[in-house]
Amino acid sequence: MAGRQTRSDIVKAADELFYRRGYEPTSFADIAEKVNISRGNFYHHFKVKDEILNEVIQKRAVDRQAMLDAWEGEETTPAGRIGRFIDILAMNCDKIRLHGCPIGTLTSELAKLDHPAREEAVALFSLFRNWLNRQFVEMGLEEKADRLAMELLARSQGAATLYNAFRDDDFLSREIAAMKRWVAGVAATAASLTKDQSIKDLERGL
Amino acid sequence: MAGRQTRSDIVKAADELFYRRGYEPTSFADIAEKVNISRGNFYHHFKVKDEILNEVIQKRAVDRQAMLDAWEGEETTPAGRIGRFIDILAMNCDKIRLHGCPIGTLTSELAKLDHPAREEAVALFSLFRNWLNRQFVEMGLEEKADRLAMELLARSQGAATLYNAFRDDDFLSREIAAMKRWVAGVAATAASLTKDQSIKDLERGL
DNA sequence: ACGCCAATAGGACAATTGCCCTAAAGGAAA
DNA sequence: TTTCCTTTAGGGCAATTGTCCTATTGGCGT
Repeated sequence: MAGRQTRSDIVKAADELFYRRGYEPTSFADIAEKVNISRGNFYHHFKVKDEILNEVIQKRAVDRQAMLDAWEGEETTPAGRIGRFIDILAMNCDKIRLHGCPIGTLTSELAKLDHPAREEAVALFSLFRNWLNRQFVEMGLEEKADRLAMELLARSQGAATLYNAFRDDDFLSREIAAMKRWVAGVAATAASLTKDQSIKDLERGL
Repeated sequence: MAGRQTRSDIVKAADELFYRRGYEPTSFADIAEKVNISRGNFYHHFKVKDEILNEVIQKRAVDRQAMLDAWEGEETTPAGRIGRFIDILAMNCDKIRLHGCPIGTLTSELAKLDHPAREEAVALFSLFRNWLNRQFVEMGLEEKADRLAMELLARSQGAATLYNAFRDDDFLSREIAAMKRWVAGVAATAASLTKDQSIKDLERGL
């Protein structure tokens, strides 16, 4: 049963290496060396490279989902939860500086390779997209929620890409601050909208 | 002297392949096959792979600069010129859908590879950054110009990344429209600011 | 016509790639 | 202890990688 441990060690090491160097440039040998096992042992757990990629993507999905779930317990308002999403950029800035966004860069690479797992990688984006969507819905912005989610997702991607390129801390801080102001603004208009709606509801005798 | 032609053929083919598949996954053989020359001939023109990369980056810089210069002649206002920049997304949407932004994805890849040419790739970003900067300065927004340039650059990068992931035409259209509205807003406030300034100048007797 | 160098071809190099095989070790169930 | 299957090791496969070498061709200047 120690095999399970080895298997998850492999996935963990591959996850890190795929992030730092990219999927294609990372070889079996690189991963095996990092986990300190033989290539033969490696092959016993994963017959083809694509298998590892799928497992890595699945692991990333689980990790991200756990993070989102945790925020749900720690923050009481949708705006607060969205704030946590924006904070990812600040909390992981050292890694983003060197290797970019783990989801964005993987998706781009797989798109170029025309790799079948591309859609699974996009699903990682969808995780955040749908989660953000729900936060905006909870604000009372059902009809705009998905568009707002995509807008914020895009902005954070842009910030990550340019921070990775220019490595300018001031730029990143400004983008984070701007996104937070944007969320506050959205939340404020949402609040006034629902207030208007409840007034209208009252007038209509609901 | 036909060698010059061959050399530029190589660079052109490499440019395309580096964009479509990425730098690392593209081999000498791939390029040579595309240009229809032997590996020996290839080696005569480029001793190491990095050399081609540098030349490709330089070619991209020249191409982009030519494009920017052309806009300068075709559009009379800074806002109009910035509009042309935003239009890149619409004009190249088929390629972006499949391979992302040529500059953003190359920069990300080279960052992961810790490649010395990374900074040259970032210079491609700087080309646009400085050009946008100049447009905003021309609007009369000297002090904010670089920040506005970075903001727009980031937004277009985010749009490209998410369009490449989700391939949602509506999203791209919305982002383009939003960016254009944003530019119009910036231009409007700039105009009112300079008006205020000229009034103040008048009052001060300038 | 001759000489010279750029241009091209094609083969070969060691190293590395993803992948596969066989054999030994380990550990739980009988 | 014996049995059996999982886990591990390590060698080896053909194919591909970037790089290099030598030999032939081709065109321009003299």
